[in-house]
Amino acid sequence: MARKQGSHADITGPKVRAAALRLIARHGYAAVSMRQIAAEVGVQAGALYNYTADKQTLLFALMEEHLTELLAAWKAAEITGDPMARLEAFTRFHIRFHLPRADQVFVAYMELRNLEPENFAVIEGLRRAYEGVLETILADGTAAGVFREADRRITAMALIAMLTGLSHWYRTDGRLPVGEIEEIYWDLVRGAVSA
Amino acid sequence: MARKQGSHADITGPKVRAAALRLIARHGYAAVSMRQIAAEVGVQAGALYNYTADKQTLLFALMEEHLTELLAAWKAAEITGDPMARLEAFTRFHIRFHLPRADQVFVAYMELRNLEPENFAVIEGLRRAYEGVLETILADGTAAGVFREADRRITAMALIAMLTGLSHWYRTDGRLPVGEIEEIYWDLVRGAVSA
DNA sequence: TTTGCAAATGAACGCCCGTTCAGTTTAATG
DNA sequence: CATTAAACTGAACGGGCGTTCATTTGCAAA
Repeated sequence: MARKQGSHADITGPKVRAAALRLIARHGYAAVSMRQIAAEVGVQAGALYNYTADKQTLLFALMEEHLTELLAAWKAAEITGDPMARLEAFTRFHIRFHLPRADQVFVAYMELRNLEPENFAVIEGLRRAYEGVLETILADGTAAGVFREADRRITAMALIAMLTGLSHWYRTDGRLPVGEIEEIYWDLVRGAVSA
Repeated sequence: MARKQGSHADITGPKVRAAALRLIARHGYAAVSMRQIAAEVGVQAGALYNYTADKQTLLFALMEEHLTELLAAWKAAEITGDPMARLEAFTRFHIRFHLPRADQVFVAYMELRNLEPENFAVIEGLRRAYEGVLETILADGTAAGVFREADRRITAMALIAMLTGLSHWYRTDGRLPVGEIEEIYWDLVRGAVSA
């Protein structure tokens, strides 16, 4: 009974990615089978191959989409100003972008080792680009004398680890609303780098 | 040809855990088979069951050993003094303990979702205990007025995420020696919380 | 030298895996 | 209404999985 009512590619395609994201975030890429994903969508396993070449490509698509959206969102934000203002904007942007995307963050960080080399290289490149955004802000701030002298690369990695770690444990129904979380993290970031 | 020369339980047991740790850190629990672990050790898969009840117990043992050692090492360090000194000691201790244990850190953080509920609860408890160490230091420092007023739990999680993130990317053959890394991170931590 | 037993083998168990594909169903096109 | 092609089914493929266990091996104790 193929082609049920309202069951077109335009709908099934996103449903496949959504189901894969949910399941992989919860159980891990290797632990999730194509049959489980198909069941979540409501089709047979074979139907998935209308929407992805194979399981690996599905994982890659999830990660690439997440990082591409991240970079596009940053670009769209058009952040300008002095380094301190840009660092604050970056901090708040990072939190606001990542907090509602816990599954994506989980997958993008935990499943790197399950990417085949060529796919890994692409994802790594996108991540580096995002890290570069922060590194540039830090460099400008150090040059302007508002940030302490410190290794840029390490500082950027440390700050991103701190900010992203939030997504690993924050629950939207937690005791603190996002706004307050943002303040706390901005205080930490500012203190960490201020001259 | 069982019982080859020099192939006793005292030797094979640790070899099984070492092989499992290496492989799971690189490929993930679900992606590593008992046969692969056995091959790394140089035995058949069945022989592994002389050293672990099952695959799940093997994973749990790796994580529990890591966290127990961590807590024991902290206790053995017998850190005392004012809150600022204790925070510095904690920061340096954390880095020195975790950096040479990249595989353990990876497994302990990435494979939580593959633990069965009872095992998860135990590991979670050990992690909470370690986080509690930092939370206490932060509370004392805030009370003493040397640290800014800030949510203790969130600050602790943020700092630990920052410090542990280091283990995810630092390579012992990197451009900076551990000593310098320690300084950089201590600067970041101190700045983040100082009043 | 014999014996006991820890240690490991290797085959077997049922099960699930990713992927393919011929065939079936259905909505849209002319 | 007939035709086309997209969407999906369901069975099959070879292979790997975790785990069990009767059997074999070889060291150490008697």
